[in-house]
Amino acid sequence: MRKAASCATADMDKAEDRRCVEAEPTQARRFSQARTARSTAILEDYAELIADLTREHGEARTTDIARRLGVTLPTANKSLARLKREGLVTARPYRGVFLTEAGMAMAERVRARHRLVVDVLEALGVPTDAAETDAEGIEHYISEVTLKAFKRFLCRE
Amino acid sequence: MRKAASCATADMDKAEDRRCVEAEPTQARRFSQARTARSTAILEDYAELIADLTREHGEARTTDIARRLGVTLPTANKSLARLKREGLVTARPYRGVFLTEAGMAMAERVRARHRLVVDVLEALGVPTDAAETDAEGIEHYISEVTLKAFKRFLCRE
DNA sequence: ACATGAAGTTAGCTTAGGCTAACTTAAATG
DNA sequence: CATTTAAGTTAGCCTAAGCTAACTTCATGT
Ligand SMILES: [Mn+2]
Ligand SMILES: [Mn+2]
Ligand SMILES: [Mn+2]
Ligand SMILES: [Mn+2]
Repeated sequence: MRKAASCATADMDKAEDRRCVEAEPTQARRFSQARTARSTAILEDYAELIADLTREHGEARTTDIARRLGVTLPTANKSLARLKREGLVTARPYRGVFLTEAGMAMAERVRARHRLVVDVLEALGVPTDAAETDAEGIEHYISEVTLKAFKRFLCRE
Repeated sequence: MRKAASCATADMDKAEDRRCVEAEPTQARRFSQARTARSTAILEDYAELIADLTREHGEARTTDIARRLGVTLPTANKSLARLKREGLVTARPYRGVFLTEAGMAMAERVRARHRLVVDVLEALGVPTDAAETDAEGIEHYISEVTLKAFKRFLCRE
């Protein structure tokens, strides 16, 4: 067996030891939360994109979704199957894809976060294109608290 | 076949049509970049964590890595296999895990970004715990340009 | 009306990252 | 030194998300 592997190697005091032991579950919770966010990121991107396409073209076709995402048609098709399964969209074969109530709600939330993240990045001096690109990843990891802070920051600035 | 699916549905002018057609590859590139970042996010977390553990305990054991990440031992083991394969770590069986030069370089980069993201979030009014949690996801999607902007922002603030 | 080509679907492969169960190895402790 | 227990490994399962190839269905233009 191995030497209890807390923080202390030899000369560290109990206080630091306790601090490290406390840190473990905290950090685990943070990583775990990031993993959860990662697992819904794609759903969010699809929901947002379907809303955009519907707004722009009056409908969201699988081909257009795939082209905008930069993936192949079968990939989009399979991901859309997941969105259906999770009750975010409906689709009649060979017709467009439609957001359900839940899907629209998600799209709205995501769209708002997307805009907010881009605005904050730009306010911080990030050029538009980089802001849009980075926001595409960042947007999925913004908690409510952070969202609020972003809003306050943009107001008072 | 279907009606060319650009932007224009009927009454939109050529200008808007062109704008949308241009938007497609741009947006595809953005999504694609986010996918790339997503695929290295885990490598980055492992590298950063191994560096932290080594600093704190003098070594990074697989068990400690797993516990801190909140995953099972076999999961950490398998992910570490990927890090080995990609030349980021070495490991002698039943001994600790060690960062290679490349691994240390990655850990340094990631650590710097992590701190910077947390600092920016806090400067924006996000409470510490939320800042740490959100940063754990956000950090993997920060481009060089954004990094620079963050640094400038923190300086002049 | 029908030929053709785009859109959509299906099947099947790959990699990644989770998990449990079962086993092996190493190390502390009686 | 033998036992016990923690650490590590291996095998095997699952889901998600990417791909290509091959097939089917639509719808348009001649
Ligand atoms: Mn996104
Ligand atoms: Mn977005
Ligand atoms: Mn992270
Ligand atoms: Mn980190």
